[in-house]
Amino acid sequence: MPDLEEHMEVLPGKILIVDDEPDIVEFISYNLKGKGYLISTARDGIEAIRKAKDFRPDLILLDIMMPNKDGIQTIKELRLMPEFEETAIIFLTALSDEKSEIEGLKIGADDYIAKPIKPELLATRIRTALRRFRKDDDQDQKLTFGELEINKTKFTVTYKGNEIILAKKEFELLSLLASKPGRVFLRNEILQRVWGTDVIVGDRTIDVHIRKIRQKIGIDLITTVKGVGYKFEMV
Amino acid sequence: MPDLEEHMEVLPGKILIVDDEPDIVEFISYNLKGKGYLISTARDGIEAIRKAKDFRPDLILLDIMMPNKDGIQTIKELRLMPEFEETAIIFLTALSDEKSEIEGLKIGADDYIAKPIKPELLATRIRTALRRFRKDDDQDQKLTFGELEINKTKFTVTYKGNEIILAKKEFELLSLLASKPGRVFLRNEILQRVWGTDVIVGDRTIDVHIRKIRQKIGIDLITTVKGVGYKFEMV
DNA sequence: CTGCTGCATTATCAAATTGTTACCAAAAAC
DNA sequence: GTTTTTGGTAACAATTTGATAATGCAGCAG
Repeated sequence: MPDLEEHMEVLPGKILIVDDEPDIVEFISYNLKGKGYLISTARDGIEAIRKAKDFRPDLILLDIMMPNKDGIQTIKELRLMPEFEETAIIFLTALSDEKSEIEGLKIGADDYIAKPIKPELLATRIRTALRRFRKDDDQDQKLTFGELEINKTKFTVTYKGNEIILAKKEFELLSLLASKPGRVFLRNEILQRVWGTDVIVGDRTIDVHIRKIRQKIGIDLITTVKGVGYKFEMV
Repeated sequence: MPDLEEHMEVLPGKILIVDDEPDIVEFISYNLKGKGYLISTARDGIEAIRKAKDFRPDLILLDIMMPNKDGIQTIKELRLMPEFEETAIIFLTALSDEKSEIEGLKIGADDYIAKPIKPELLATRIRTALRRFRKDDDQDQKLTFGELEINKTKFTVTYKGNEIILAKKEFELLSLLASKPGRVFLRNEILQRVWGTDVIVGDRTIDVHIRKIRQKIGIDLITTVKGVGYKFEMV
């Protein structure tokens, strides 16, 4: 298995794993412990609620099919309690279990993962779920790259302490590219995500905006991938 | 209808709709845009392949009966190209069209939906299909061989830590060969999978690209099998 | 209402890069 | 030794992007 440790940011979290199959619990538990999470486990819905109360997990991995109290019922009860209103819950489901999935989302699961479980996928989803709940705190949402800061709340960009005034489209474009540094965004995708799906604009529009951004910031943070798109990259 | 909107933004996806009837395209398109998907459309198989190449959809809704190039033929060609090996494809079929359905599934469709299309059913199937193929949006898609790394998300190749800039075709060609290390790709096959079936290029074109790749990387990762084709191999 | 002002878009052309072909030499196959 | 196939090189064609300026438009002050 590839070693992904280096990518782990330091945001540990407490995770409660609920499944009636000991093998699965053990498997997931082993995997997540290795990534620095604190783990607690439960066999069924009743135990899950009891443990959740004093473990206070940040996230719960919840099997749907369980004895005693199934996942659907469990999540309903959890969501009723204020202390679990903001707890991330991810369902574990068998592939065929489509009806339950929909039911689960309606009720308040944040995501679900199909069995058999792939560790990498699991890790990614967990990170995503945890992150989603953390950033609710109404602080400024900002992206920082060394000397560059993009503040999405204030709508400003500063580079080496100087504030740079970007027009709306320029700002949105830069924000998009910077949201996934290194990743190449296809021109087409940029169009849809910045301009919207219904707007039709000419070919050169993106270029011109890119050029203005480059010019205003001064250094080239945006790399052209000819025939493909653009990507944001600190040098 | 239950309101699931809040969950949709978390699972964005790019969908290509292919049908020769504008009304159907419009109808589906309208429905899916409302759910937060990015949409592109095509009228026939040829356009579909072209658009797919630069839109890189996560899922393709493909009508079977179309002028120019029908759905069966289209899916065959798409599945040949490495970048669409893992793309979800759902057939749109007329109710009576049972033979095509079976054919389609055999060839590599993931699901099919009978016309007339019911939005709710469509939405559910799409979610299911996307989930099955869902790539880690946070994790780069990459191929690694010792000191060589091909990063499809960033569109970069690094060898011993140095970034090597490959042009689009070079990158695609290398990606194809590297997707199955050791396996020999026939020249013909390479043409079809990198250039597509409709493009006609001369005999020497492949050679030249191979040569450029070898030159840029520095060492010979690509082995010539004379009279047959090429294969990728770490020494 | 009129005339600013700044932004978004388009048009146009130049420049750079990429993709393809032609041609011949070298290598391998027969 | 002859034929076939591929490599090397350079030229050419095609595509893509950059630069610049101009247009149109919305908001706004007077």
